[in-house]
Amino acid sequence: MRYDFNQIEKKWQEYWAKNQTFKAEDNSDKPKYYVLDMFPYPSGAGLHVGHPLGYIASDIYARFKRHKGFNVLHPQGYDSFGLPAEQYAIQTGQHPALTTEANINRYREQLDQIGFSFDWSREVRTSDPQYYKWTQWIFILLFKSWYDYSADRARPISELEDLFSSEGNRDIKAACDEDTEAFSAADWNNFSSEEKQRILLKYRLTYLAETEVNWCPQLGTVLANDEIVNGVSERGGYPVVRKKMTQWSMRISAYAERLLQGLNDIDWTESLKESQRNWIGKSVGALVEFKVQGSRFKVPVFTTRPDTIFGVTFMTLAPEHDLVEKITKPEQKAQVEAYVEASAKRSERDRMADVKTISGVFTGAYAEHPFTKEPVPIWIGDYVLAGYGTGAVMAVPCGDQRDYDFAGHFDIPIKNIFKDVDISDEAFSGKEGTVIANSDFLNGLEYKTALKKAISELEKIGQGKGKTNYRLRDAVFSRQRYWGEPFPVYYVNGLPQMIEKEHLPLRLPEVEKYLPTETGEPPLGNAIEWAWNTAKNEVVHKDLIDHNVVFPLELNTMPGWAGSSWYLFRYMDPHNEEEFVSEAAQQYWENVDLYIGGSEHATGHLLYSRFWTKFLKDRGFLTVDEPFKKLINQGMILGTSAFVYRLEGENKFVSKHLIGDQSVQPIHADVSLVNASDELDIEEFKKWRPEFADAEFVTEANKYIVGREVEKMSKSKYNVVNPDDICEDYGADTLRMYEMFLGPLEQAKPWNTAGITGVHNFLKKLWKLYHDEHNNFEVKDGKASAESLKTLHKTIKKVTEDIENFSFNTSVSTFMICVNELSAQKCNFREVLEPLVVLIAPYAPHIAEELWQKLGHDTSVTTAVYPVCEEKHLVESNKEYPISFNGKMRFTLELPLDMTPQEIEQTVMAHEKTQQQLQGRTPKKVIIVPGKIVNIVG
RNA sequence: GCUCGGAUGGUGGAAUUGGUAGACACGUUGGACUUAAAAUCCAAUGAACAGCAAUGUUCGUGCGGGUUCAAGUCCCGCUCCGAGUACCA
Repeated sequence: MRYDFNQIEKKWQEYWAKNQTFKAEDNSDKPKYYVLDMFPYPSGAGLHVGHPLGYIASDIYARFKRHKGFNVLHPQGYDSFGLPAEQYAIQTGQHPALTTEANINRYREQLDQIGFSFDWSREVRTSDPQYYKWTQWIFILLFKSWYDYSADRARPISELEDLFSSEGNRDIKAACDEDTEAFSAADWNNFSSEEKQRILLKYRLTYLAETEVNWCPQLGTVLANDEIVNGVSERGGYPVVRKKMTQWSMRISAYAERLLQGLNDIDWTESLKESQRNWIGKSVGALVEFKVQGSRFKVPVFTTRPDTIFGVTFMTLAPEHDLVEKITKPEQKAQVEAYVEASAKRSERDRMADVKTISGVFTGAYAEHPFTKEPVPIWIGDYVLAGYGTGAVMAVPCGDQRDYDFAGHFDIPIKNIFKDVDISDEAFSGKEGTVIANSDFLNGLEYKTALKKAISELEKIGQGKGKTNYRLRDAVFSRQRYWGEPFPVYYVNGLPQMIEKEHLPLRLPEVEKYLPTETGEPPLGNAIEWAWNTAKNEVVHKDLIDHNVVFPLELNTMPGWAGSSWYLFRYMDPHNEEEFVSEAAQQYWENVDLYIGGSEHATGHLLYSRFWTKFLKDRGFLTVDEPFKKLINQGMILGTSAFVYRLEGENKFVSKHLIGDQSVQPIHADVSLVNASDELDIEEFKKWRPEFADAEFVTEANKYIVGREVEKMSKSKYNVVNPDDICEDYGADTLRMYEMFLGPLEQAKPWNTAGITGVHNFLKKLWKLYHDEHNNFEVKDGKASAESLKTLHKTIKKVTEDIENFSFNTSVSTFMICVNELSAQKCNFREVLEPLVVLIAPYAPHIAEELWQKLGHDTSVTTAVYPVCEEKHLVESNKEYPISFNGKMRFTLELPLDMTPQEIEQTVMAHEKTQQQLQGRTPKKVIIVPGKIVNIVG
């Protein structure tokens, strides 16, 4: 029987499904291991060869761990809420649930075909009410929590209410809105219920707040920064304006410090941790208050360099700053208003991208320097961001290049406060060793001392204090979309109320149109059955809203990251109807041991899920502080696009090498129409698109040669390679090994099917090892040669090391070498071939199962014990020493390993080739590293 | 700009603590089998030069320096490419 991969693979995929081979046990004496892939969004395009790369790697690792005696949890599911399905619904009217279902089925088919060892009994979908019930529950828990900085953890909001009624809020160190006003216990107790609710909202970990958003009136929706190109929407090209909207936000900033510190304890790549550190953006400095002259206003600013306070020559406020309109002098008013309006039209990204243009307007107002009492002109400028710090800066042009440029542009004086530093060309931003001058009580002090002194002096006069600032902003949690989790929220007098846990899930209502309503409300505004009856605790018709018993429900939905921030825990206990995960299940599985996915989630998903994990732990629902212990980013697989060249203005295509200096237009051709030698299938190409049916072709040697270019794999570039075809032609085992063979997991690499035959041939050779020339299975009992045992054991050693280092590409090579050697040795002893099956099973599970069965086993190879390398088979008595002269290898010499350096030197020096090389010279020095090298110098 | 990666034959890529650069595979070339093709098997294959040949010499890991008996690997200074991030006070 020849290697019939199609039949073998189908057989074992059915076997695994039927026997639930990969079902993880909930109660086990074995140690646990949790391997997870990043949550896939089931897109309509299906899988291309780039998607499974990480899945194959994690699958190999999961299978390896099973062989090593672990109880492995390796689940899969779908992040099934999302925009594309909604977009499709808007265009076609097809319910997103139907589209999503169809896409999931297609994904599942493709995944099954590759032979992954997923425990499908634990599958979850974020759009399933039984799943999002718990997403809603977590949202409610966040609403009912506040962050206590003294205890450094989240606590129930009821405890905060108790504190308020006994001591007010003055001494409570809590994460809250900037504008929270102080009150006493007596005040609190006198507040109305509504007043209390409003105050509590400033403390809750999820809260309603006015947020500036990119509003696109035509699309009726808010756009993310990257959905805006050149100030207009990417889709449709409609204008976008900055607008304030009331939205749900997550108080992730409360966790900034813990999210930063937690990075030290997890095994992620340095680059990924670095992006999170940058994103959190901690800076230590001071908050300084400047009084506005002739008014009661104060301008607080954040600075990392309070030591340069005597270098302040002006201040700059963000155009959106609240004080702008209050302090602007009448004579400047027109100019300021025009500037504010102009910058409101520019998107945040535009403003930030345009670094070169310096713009700003003087307000006419002056602040007073806290120490010198000198007047400091107040400007506004859009290089100051409203969202960072206090939205205002004290400008020190001698020490900050942006301030320097601004001062230069508007002829504002620049005061040098650095000793022996020339600032005539540019600002000086050095810190260490800098000595301050021209600065009253800071004169002669070095940076660090000056910094402390400045802060303590500011504290003395009550105009400043040390402060740590974070760039990390609270995350907006509302989306004006249909296809997402509904908020379990209704409104009484405009104040949000939570639906009780026992009435969850609050199901997504049916709507007729998936677009925003005519009045600009989110799509849920189209729902008719969308009001909450507080007596019956159920959703009712919205005409019944009486603001007495029946209240309006929230119209926004949750963002994509809601469901994916906690899904790893649901897999531990996916069918639990009482809890999002049981205590026992979570304590057993803890968290994810190995997480594999793309680096595009560096600051989104990976930060949010760390936040939710820490929060759930604070509230006693988890025992772990971090969701993912070890994380690996797989590199992107790129496509190799093919180009045909059409003569300008003609329907005539010229083969690549015949273009010369003719003017041609390169057009993407579908890569499936091109063979491995870059030759185009002209007939198929003509059929591919009607406009090419009558095209003419200028060929070279009767062939049309296409041009090639490596680009991102995408439908529009016609360079997508589908795993289904590969599985059909070569088998899943070949696909799995080839994807690993392409190169290091973490590196981006172009997909090129050319090399796949090498891997396929390898599997055929492997098959042959177990069969005689007539393809009859033949494996002998008895003693294998020492040589074969050595081949086996060095393979065990290398492959084990490779898996542990996630260096899967080199283990494929190692298998090839092993099979080449065993074939040459004509080895077909069970003693060698049986362990080899187990060794290769994680990589090529189907062929391994088949061979394992043929070897006489009646259970799956999945849990067969992984072979252990016995060093005794690897002991060498000789070493082929490279003999170098002045560092250049000239010949090799086989010598016993137990030879002393002296003996080696004698033998080498006596060798005729040595004498030939030396040509009578006497070497100055002979370097001998036993077991490694001999180098003769001179 | 900043941060993090990367650069090795015609191609994808190997090379453990500095110790035989180019493993393995693709491709190419030649050969065997075949009426022929496919499949399969065998051999050669970094470049240049010399030689009928075995072989030998020189050059070679983005560029320029350095350390060392010895550098793809370590140090200093650049160039280019990729990813992330962006006026963060």
